[in-house]
Amino acid sequence: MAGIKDVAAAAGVSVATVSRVLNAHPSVSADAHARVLAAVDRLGYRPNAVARSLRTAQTRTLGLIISDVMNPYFTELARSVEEQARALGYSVIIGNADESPRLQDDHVRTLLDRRIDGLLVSPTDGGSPQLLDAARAGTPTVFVDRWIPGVDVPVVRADGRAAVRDLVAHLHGLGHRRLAIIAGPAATTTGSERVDAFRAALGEYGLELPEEYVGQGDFQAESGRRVTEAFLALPEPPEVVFAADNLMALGALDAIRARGLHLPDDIALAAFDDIPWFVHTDPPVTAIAQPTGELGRAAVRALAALIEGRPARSVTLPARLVVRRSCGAPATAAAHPSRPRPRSNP
Amino acid sequence: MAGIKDVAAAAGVSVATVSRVLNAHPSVSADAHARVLAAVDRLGYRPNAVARSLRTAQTRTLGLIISDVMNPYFTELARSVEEQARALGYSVIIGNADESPRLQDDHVRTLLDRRIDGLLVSPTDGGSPQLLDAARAGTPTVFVDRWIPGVDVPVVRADGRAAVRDLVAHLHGLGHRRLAIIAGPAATTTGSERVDAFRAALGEYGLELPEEYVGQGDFQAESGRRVTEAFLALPEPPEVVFAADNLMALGALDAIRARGLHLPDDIALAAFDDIPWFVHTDPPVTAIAQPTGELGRAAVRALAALIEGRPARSVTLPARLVVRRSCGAPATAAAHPSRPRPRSNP
DNA sequence: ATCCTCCGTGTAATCGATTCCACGGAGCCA
DNA sequence: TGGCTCCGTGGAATCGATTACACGGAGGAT
Repeated sequence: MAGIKDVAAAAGVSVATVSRVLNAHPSVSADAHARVLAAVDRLGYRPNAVARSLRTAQTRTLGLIISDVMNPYFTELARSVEEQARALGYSVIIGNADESPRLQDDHVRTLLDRRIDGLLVSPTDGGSPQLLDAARAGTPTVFVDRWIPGVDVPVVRADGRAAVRDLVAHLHGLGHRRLAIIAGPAATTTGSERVDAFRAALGEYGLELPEEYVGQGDFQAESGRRVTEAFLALPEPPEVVFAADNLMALGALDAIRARGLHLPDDIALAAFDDIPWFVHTDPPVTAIAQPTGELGRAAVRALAALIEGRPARSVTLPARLVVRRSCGAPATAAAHPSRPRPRSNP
Repeated sequence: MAGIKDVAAAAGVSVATVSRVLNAHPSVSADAHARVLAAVDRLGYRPNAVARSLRTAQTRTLGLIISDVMNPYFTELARSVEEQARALGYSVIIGNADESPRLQDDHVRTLLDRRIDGLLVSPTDGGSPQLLDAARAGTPTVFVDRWIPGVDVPVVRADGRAAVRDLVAHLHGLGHRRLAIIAGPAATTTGSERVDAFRAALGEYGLELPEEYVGQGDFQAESGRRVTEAFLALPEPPEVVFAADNLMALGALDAIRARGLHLPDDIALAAFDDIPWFVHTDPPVTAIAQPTGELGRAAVRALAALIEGRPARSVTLPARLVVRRSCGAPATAAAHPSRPRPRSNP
């Protein structure tokens, strides 16, 4: 493969001049400029990014560590991150932590070895050593979706409090009084926050969130099923199940169906994280939608700022309630102005 | 950050010796070995992969170009690829082509600039120039899921012919005679193959596949909806719609519901590509399941072989039919004793 | 005792770019 | 005309590893 030396020889200039042309350095004569370009073209020369990285100490590569790639929410996040990174001239190496702190640390280590310019993480737990070291050592880092309290790193996330309040209002308006939640792991910020928001919102209506209405899940479908089964086996089962993420909602859906129960008449279901599939289930599932794409883009922008020495601030975007039919709302209430209205015929 | 020179100084040896220890070269005395390890540990030294790559001309990085990351099938593929690559000591840079040849070429170019060791591609079209160049220039390349005819590159994919035949048998057994298909883009191998397999299978039952029962989709949900609407508007609509991928099946599902029709009584639906969600729709969707995880792993193994100079052969794995309720099978028929034989009772 | 062979080690070249510095020439001003 | 400032250019150092080659010393064979 042709190197910069070959180009220099072919153009009759030094490697320094070739490099200048390639990097748009101003002091190059028009003549030399043209000859270099011609030589580059003729040889099909492409600069070796590895060599460039060694010299400049920049790889123009971002590391993205995702808790669970198979979760559609994170898939969408990853997609928007990759897109925005590409737009800014960065490539992305993705690591799937699978909700395992060990795997997460493993990824941090290889990414650091590869001298990525920055790290984008939705941390799996509260304090995996490698990650903390990296952040403290000054590796440009941004947390997305979840974060680790006490670590001074910009956080890009959605605030679901208002949407959860809207959800509770919606449920209360429909006459529901016994509301239960399937929580995520307490070690994750999203795990605990959503329960807090839910409890606070219930409080505004003078409603309690009894212990037995808080099920402990792990953001995976199976745990949603298990918890829901337990709910249904209660002497006084809840009227509504609110799942703290989409996969657990799925498990809940299964458990409900397996019992022969019907949504929304026998029990209501709502979920945190809206995903395309919720439109296609029967009935469509009421959910709290995060601005996932914008979250990914904002995270990359913040990270790029950090990398390029500009200041980066945390970003919190509002989530919003998307009412569908799984809680018993009249179909027409689902209206969201810019979205197609679901059919109203039964 | 500490470099190899610092380690050498700290251990009182030369950089060559440090390098030998790090690379498990045999001729190092036990004493030196121990001192180097101690120094590495003390300084928290981690070798710079960029420098190493420059010297060795190996990045231990794979490029993965996916047609559409948001498609659960490809998400799962990407996940298994990343997993297997990690197991073999490779990192993966993912590029999302979004079914666009231009974007695909763009990714090929940046990946090549980064001197990735090998390329894993599910090609978006029949002949994007960069990709062909790369393959011909000797970049280790493996096609996965889709391939480009005439290019001499190992292909790892699933063969759906037998499963499609099983599906048609299943449908025929249920009394269906008017079967339609939503095809993928003809430019992709998977687009045309599935139609061919379907037509061939129909032929075995003396059934035709009339022109108006072949809808042209693009592997996206919206096209599935559009095509299905056209099917339903036909003077004699089909009794079964077979979608050539999961997203188009989703669109079909929507179109069917929008018409107020009911699965499986009014019309039957089946899909190529099984995904977790098909279990959770109502009714669960009968689908042809690819061994996606195994596909991803096999592809990485083949690519690693190519990279390491070993020969790599193409791999074709069988897909299998997973009967659920969307075509009218009794619910209990969904069980599969490893390879379910479609029921013969009507 | 002499020579040969290994073994452990260090010196220095190398990978392919970027970039500091020096240098010659042209243009400008006094 | 002499001196100064730019401008375009090239030589060479540099990034941080790997590795070919050389070398001194120990041990074995003759």
